[in-house]
Amino acid sequence: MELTKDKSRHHHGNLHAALVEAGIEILRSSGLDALSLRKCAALAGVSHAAPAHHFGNLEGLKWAIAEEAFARFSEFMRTHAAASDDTAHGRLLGICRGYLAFARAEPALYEMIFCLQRKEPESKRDASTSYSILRDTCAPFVPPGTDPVIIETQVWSLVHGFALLELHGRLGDTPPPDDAILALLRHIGQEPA
Amino acid sequence: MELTKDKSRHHHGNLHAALVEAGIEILRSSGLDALSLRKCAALAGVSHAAPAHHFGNLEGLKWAIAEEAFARFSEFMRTHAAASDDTAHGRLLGICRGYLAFARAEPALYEMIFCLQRKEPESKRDASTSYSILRDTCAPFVPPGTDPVIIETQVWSLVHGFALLELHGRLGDTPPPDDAILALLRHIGQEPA
DNA sequence: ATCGAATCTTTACAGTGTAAACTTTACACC
DNA sequence: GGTGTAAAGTTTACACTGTAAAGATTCGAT
Repeated sequence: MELTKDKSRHHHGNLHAALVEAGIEILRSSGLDALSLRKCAALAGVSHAAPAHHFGNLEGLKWAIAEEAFARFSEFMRTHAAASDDTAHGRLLGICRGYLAFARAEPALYEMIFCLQRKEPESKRDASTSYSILRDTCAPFVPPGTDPVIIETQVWSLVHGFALLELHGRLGDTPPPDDAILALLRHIGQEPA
Repeated sequence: MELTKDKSRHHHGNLHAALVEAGIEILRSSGLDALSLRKCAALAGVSHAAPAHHFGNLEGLKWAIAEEAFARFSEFMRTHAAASDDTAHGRLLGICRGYLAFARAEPALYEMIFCLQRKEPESKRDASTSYSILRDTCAPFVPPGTDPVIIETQVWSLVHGFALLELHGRLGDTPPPDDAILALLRHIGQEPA
């Protein structure tokens, strides 16, 4: 993937991908606040107004970056799930560990992805592949006749909250280990007594 | 609380509080992205560079706003806790409902508070009164001889994640009801079988 | 009353997003 | 092969941001 274009040519050829790549690079090296249209443009070797033709505005670029980041995120979760016990609970813990590992490995990407405010009502969480992973992994724990979204949201909320609290420094220097927090999922889906 | 100062006088008299109040006002009406030093200064009837003398930079102002917001947040939780069953579980559900209610009532304040990145290592979560509420309410569920932080972090992560997912539109148009998510806390602190 | 410190204003500068007009290139069509 | 049209990038411009520096004003203690 070439970041900077050949200055002799007026057209870049693959500016969309190059700008997304530049954005990810900036996020990694300098964090979310440092991400700007102009820096991405500069890193791609293009004028500062060029991104507007591809993404409209900054939020458009962010969503484009998020799309790419989501793909890597899903892959991350899948890999970690495969490294766990091949039981329903093992897989559940696996994707949760993968979720948390991604948040630590790519904090800026993670924040980028999940702190983007959805505007379009066509959010359809079900469509994304990362949500499919969650859905499939949670399926064995869904009590018959109940909405699977409940279990899914419980799991997602727990790991998402934990990841963000740690990321934002709210858990002090030594946060509890992942498995201690994930232990709350031991009784997931269990009927009320 | 007077927001705009008497222009005849050079000194404001209570600029610190006025700027915090202005910030909260802007957060409420226009959201987190709209918060700026210059707008706060304008709303307080003061030159745009005045805030620097009180808060240093934008992050300083944000932390000052957060301090005030935390106070209201604690009060919110306490009120909701009082409206619940006077049992350990009732109180736990109460503060969780209060937590979520605050996030919905004051979304910008909530995001402001919890998405501020802590820089100083002297974070000491234990010091804040809102964390004390959490700690006290969780105490009955802490298994003897274990670190209370684990239970506290489980509860906090769950509600925090749920609040943010909903706030950021990740749960679609009809998120699950609070109590369905909080049902995960039914077996909180229960020893592993 | 005066001196120093706190408070606020003015001025200035670099960086940001974004809109508009313009230039260059690619591509389909005759 | 020209040609016209749309796409892709550039240039210019503007309003807004944070922040630093220097000057003006006021407060307060001595």
